[in-house]
Amino acid sequence: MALDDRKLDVLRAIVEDYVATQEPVGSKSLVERHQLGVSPATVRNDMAVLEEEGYIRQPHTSAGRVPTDRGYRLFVDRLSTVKPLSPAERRAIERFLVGAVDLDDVVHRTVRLLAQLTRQVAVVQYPSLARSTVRHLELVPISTTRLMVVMIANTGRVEQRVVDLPAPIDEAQVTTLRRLTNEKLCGSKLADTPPLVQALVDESAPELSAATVALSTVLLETLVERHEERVALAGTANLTRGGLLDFQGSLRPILEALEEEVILLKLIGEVEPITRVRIGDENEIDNLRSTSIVSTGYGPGVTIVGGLGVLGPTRMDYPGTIATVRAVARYVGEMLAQN
Amino acid sequence: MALDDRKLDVLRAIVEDYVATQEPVGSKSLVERHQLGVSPATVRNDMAVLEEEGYIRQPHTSAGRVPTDRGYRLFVDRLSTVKPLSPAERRAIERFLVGAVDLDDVVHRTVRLLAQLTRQVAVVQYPSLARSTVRHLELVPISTTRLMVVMIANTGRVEQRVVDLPAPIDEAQVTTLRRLTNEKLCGSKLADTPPLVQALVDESAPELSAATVALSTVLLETLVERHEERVALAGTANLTRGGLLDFQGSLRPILEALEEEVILLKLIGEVEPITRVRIGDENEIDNLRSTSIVSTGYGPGVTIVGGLGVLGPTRMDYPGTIATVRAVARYVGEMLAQN
DNA sequence: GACTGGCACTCGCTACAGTCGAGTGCCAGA
DNA sequence: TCTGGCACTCGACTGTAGCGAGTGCCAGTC
Repeated sequence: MALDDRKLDVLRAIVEDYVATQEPVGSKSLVERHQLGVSPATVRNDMAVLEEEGYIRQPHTSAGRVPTDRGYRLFVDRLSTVKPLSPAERRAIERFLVGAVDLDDVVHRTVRLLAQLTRQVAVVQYPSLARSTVRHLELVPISTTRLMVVMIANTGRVEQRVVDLPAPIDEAQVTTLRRLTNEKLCGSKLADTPPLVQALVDESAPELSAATVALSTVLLETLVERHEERVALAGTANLTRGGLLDFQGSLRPILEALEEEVILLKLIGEVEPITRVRIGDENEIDNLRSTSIVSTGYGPGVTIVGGLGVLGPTRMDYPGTIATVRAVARYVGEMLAQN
Repeated sequence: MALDDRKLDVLRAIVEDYVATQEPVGSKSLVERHQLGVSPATVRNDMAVLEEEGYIRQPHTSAGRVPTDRGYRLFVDRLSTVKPLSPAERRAIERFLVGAVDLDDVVHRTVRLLAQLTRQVAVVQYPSLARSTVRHLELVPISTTRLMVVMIANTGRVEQRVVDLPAPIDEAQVTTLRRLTNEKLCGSKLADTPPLVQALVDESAPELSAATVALSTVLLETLVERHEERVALAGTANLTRGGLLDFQGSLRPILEALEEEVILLKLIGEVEPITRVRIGDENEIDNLRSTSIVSTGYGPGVTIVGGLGVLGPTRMDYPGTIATVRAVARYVGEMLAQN
C-alpha cells in the first residue's frame, strides 16, 4: 500500500518527537504538537497502517509508537531536510581547527570537535597511507646494523620503522641508499610503490644489495601490505547520555567494538565523498546493531584521503548530525589543502 | 585501639570475599569460608570494632559488611602478599610483546595486554620526551618557506612539526641548518636543550639566522615547554563488568576523565620506579573517586622514561593487579633496552 | 469515502501491605 | 575471652489494586 502525504507527515512527526523526548509518542500528543489538521482518531488509523508496513512499532500494547530502523531509514531518505549549521557552529568549527601544529593535532582537534558538536562518539581516520604520496624518506642509523626509516607523506603523515640489517653499513652507504630510495619513490603513490621498490632492489650496487632487500621488505610489509591505517576516537562518554535507555541497557558490546581499529575503519573508511548513514540493523557489525553511524569521506579538494563520522543511538538527530559531519569534513579538507 | 591479629585476619577475609563475590559479607559466611577458628558471634564483635575504626561499613542495617577505602588501604599496605604471576601469564606477556615493529606498536601491544591480563582499563604513557635524548633531527623542505622538522629520540619516539619560515630557503641552506642543529642537539636530553637552542641561534650565519629563530621557536615551544606527552588507553569495555554496581551506577564521569590526556598523565606519569596504589577517595581527580589506580614507572634499566597502570573499581584484586602491572612494566623496560 | 467522537479495553506504572530471611547487637553463661 | 541464643532490623520480593495513557473499533457526520 502506498503511503499518502499525511501518513508520511505522521511518520516524520513521530520521528521528530521521539528523538526529542525519547518517549513513545501517542496520537493525542502528536496532534497537539504538530499542525496535522486532523483528529487523534485519524492519526491512529494512519499509525496502524504505518505499523503494518513496519515503519513504527509499539513497545507494549498500551504504549505509544516508536520508529523502527525502517522508519528512520524512510525518514532519512525522504522526509528530512538538511539543517544548515548555525553561524555559531561554523565559527566554533573554524576556531577549533585553526592553529593545529601538525597532522596529529588536526586529527585530534577534529575528533574532539565532532564529538562535542554532535554530542556523540566521533571517529576520524588518519589520511590513508594507500592514498598518500611519498614526500621524503629519511634513513637514520641507530647502530651499524640498524636503520630507522622515516617516511613522510604528502598528507603530513609520518611513519617510522626500524630495519635490522644483515651486515654492517657505514655512513657513506647510508647516504647512497637514502639518495637512491628517495629518487625512486618520492612523489609516487604508496599503493603504486611495489614495482618501484622491486626496481630499487634490482638496481642497487652489490655491496648495498643486502641492505636494500632488508629495507624494501620493511617498506612493503609494514606500509603497503598491511596498510597502516589509524583512527582517533572521542566522545565515548556521550554513550551514557539517555541513561542506558538507548543501546538496550548495555554499553559493553559497543565499547568493545570501539576498541577495535579494524571495526572503526570498516565503519568510516570511506572511499567516496558521499555521506553514508547506517541505521541499526543495517550495520554489518553485530555489536553495533543498536546504533546508527553517519560517515563521510574527506580530503583536500575532490580527492578523498580518509573518512570520519559519528556513532550514536538509532534515535539520533539525523538532519543535524549529517549536516555537522559534512561541515566538519569540508573544513578538515580545507585545512589539509592548505598544507 | 590497636587491632589484634585476628581482627586483621577478619578484615583480610572480608576484603577477599567481597572482591570475589561483590556482595556484602556477613559473619556467618565468613567463618564458613575461612579457617578463623572462632564463631560468628566473635567475628561480629571484631566487625563492630573494625567498623568503628572506619575500615568497613554496612550498606544498610541488615546487610553484611563492605570494606571502606581505608580498609582497602590497610589491606594493601599490611595484609596482602604479592601474588607471583603464573607461568602461563609470563608466557602470555612475552608472546604478546615480542615482534613489535616500532614504538607505537610496543605501546599499543602493551596497553592491550595490560587491559586483557587485569581485565581493567589500562593506560600506558609513551616514553616521555623530557626524559629522552635527541638521536637525530631531520629537516625536510615542504616548500621554499616551509620546513618539516622530524625529531627522533633515543626511546624510539618520533615527533614532527611544520615550521613556517619568514623567508625562502634553498637546498644548501637546509643542509647547513640540518648539520648545525644535529651537531648542537644530538645526544643531549630534551629537557636540557633550551640553552643549546639559544646557542644555535646566536652562532648561526646571518643569512640563516631568521630561519634558525623560526626553527628554534618551534623546537622550544612544542617540544620542551608544553612537553608533548602522549598516552594510550585500552579496555574501557571492562568498566562495564560488574554490571554498574561498581562506580555507583554511572560510567559517565569516568569515561569523561579518561578522555583527558592531562588527567591520564597525572594518574600514571610516574617519575619513580615505585608502584603507587591510589584507592578511591585518595584520588585527586573528583571524577575518579570511585575507582582505584595502580601505576608504576617503566624504562630501560633503572632509569624511568614513562608510566603505566590500570584503573578499576575500588573493589579490585589488588595483589594480582599489582603483580601484573609490575611484571608488564619490567618486560616493557626490557623491550626498550633492546632497541 | 474520509474523517470524527465516543467507548470499551489493554497493560505498564506506582503505591501499599505482607512475608521472608540474612544479618546484626546484646546478653548470659561457659 | 569466647560462644550460643534471642530479639530486632530492614532490604528484597510478592501480590493486589487503582490509575491513566494509549489503543482499536464502530457508528455517525460532512
